[in-house]
Amino acid sequence: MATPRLRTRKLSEPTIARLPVYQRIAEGWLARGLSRIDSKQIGELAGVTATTVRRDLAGLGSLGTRGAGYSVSILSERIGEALGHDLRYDVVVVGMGNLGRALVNSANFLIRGAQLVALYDSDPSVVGTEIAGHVVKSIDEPIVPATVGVICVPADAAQAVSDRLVAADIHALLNFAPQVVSVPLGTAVHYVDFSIELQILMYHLNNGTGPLGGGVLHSLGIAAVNPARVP
Amino acid sequence: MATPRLRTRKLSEPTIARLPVYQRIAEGWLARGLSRIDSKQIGELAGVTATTVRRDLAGLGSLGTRGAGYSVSILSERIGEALGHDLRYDVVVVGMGNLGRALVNSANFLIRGAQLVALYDSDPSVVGTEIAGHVVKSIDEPIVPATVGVICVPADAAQAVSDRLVAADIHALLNFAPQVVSVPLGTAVHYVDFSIELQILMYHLNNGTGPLGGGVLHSLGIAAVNPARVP
DNA sequence: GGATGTGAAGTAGTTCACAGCC
DNA sequence: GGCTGTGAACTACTTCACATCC
Repeated sequence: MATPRLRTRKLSEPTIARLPVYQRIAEGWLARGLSRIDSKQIGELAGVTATTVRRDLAGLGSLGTRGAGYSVSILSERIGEALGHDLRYDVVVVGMGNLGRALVNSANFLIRGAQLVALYDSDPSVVGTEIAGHVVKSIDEPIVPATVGVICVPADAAQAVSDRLVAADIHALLNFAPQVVSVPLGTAVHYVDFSIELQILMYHLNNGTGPLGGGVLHSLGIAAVNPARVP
Repeated sequence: MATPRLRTRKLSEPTIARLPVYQRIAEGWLARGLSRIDSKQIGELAGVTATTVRRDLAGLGSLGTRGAGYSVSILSERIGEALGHDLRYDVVVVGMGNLGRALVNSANFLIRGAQLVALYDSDPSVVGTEIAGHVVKSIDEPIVPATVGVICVPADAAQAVSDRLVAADIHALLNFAPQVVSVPLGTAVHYVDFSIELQILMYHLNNGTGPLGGGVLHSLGIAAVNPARVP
């Protein structure tokens, strides 16, 4: 295996999930022309405590200024480096139904180094059409080399697609199908399941639990419960 | 505040995120005609240890059989009860772009008690059209009463939509816009951000970290790294 | 003065190891 | 025999409190 890039000290799992959120917040302030932010403000927007924010950011090195908070541009940049945004990687998407189309047409999906290289579908009426600048290939054609495979097919086809992607030497899968798939050791599968999101949200609503009295802080689903209105 | 429904002992945050995954696995086995599963098998598919599975499930009461594992039908049912699937709730979706359409047309989004009651958009050419059996209303019309509001609009419109939903007394938001929004105390916001998913997946790939040697276990994004091939 | 960065303390979650039961 | 369910040990994460520096 190639030496993993040592970008920073090792970051904890919860920290990694929060960093992209802090970055989003920093970008939002930058877009509104604000130049500095402090840990308390980030915490309120992200739904975590100011101490947690400082600890997370301290893991990236000393990027704040005592007494004056953080520069939003430096913050955004340093988080980007820590998460490896400067690395380029290729993405293939399988399944050009509503969701697949929504993803590849979304301005927000393919950013930060992600590059779309091919689209696949099994429907003959879709194969050959052009979507987001790519001619859709048949799933029976060879899978082009890529780093990440995105699965947007119905549940009953997810395992077969997963197998094909793994066979094509793709070892990072983002699975939008409501189906748990089996992959060999060494392949990472990340699941995104909308109905699970709804379920978690409803659980907290029904039980009135969660940090900060009603909110949810959850992984990629971060929930801010009482963000102060930003200036 | 009304008494929260005491369905079980309180479940921990990580447990709540994993239960829907176990349920998915149980349903998959049920669909294939298998009737029993053990904690080791669930763990391999979900990307967690067998002990974690047993602890999570023990929180729902004694639903396994010593020496013989769990009945997949009982498992699915009990998890459903614990998460409150028998409760009905109403959902409104704002933003009928690619993603909004994908969601409301997805078989998998609205299940387990979720009921779509209204769709909104700001584009005059979309307002009045029918999508998924609902006539799209203008965002300027009053928001109908609902429990959950789903935000599928561009980032720059997310805060305004959030404000409108909160003003309409909706206190649970599922936000697909790549934008952190401010809400009053007592409102839960759950974020789903595709590019953040990709970022987290890439971080683990670049660093070779994660449980079980390369995999990712993450919240709703659970990642199974080495699930054994199921029978 | 004011906010960061960090040892120390506290809390929560996971894993171990095994008793209990089918 | 085999797998669940759980006290006990361990690990990880968060929060407190404050020294540090701009």
